[in-house]
Amino acid sequence: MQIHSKELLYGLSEFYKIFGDPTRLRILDVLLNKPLCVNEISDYLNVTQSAISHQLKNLRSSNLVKTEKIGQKVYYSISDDHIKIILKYGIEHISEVML
Amino acid sequence: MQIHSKELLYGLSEFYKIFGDPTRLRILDVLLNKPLCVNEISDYLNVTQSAISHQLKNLRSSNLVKTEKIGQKVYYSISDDHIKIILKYGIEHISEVML
DNA sequence: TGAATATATGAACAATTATTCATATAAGGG
DNA sequence: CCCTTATATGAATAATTGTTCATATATTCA
Repeated sequence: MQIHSKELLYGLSEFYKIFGDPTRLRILDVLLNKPLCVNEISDYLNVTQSAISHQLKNLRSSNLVKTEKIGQKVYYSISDDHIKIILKYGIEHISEVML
Repeated sequence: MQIHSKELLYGLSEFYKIFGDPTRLRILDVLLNKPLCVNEISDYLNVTQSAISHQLKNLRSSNLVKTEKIGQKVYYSISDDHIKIILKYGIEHISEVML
């Protein structure tokens, strides 16, 4: 398991960067429970619809979340288990460090 | 497994941010093989000693790497398995996305 | 002690980025 | 068809960050 190409290196870097923002982490956190549409996320987190939408775009273009359109609503959810595992171990790591 | 406090949220955010830079990822990558001192890393990666030292400081203050001083050299290594797992799944995720 | 080696640090600059505000697009319901 | 709801987007601003350059600190050895 090694970073063997420039493409992988820059892809990885962009990928992890997406986890490095509190608003995006909060979005991922609420999506761990169940898929939600933009307005629901905005309401839950008390962050403007625009800010959420901008961040969802980032999350989506790095494949951390995926979408499903139902009627006029767009439901967002965590795209796969890699994301959940990375969150899990990050939380574990920080929880230990914080002790 | 949930982000239950502000402290955890900001800690996590800072933590993941550290993975989000190509130079730091390259450092972590070479440290996956074996502990190295600053100059060795600088030589392997062909990056100035100053840049490496600055980045090692970031890696260290977020507990991604730990140090051991031997003589006048300071050996850096990956601090624990959480870091390795997060790298592993990140690489897997990106490798899949890149196909 | 003095020179050489190893590492850290501080200031400065360029580049990136998160949010806000205003507005655009798009789809349903009446 | 209009009106409402849901979402996306673009520009602008403020804040953060990575590297460079110069220099400081610390340790070993002759």
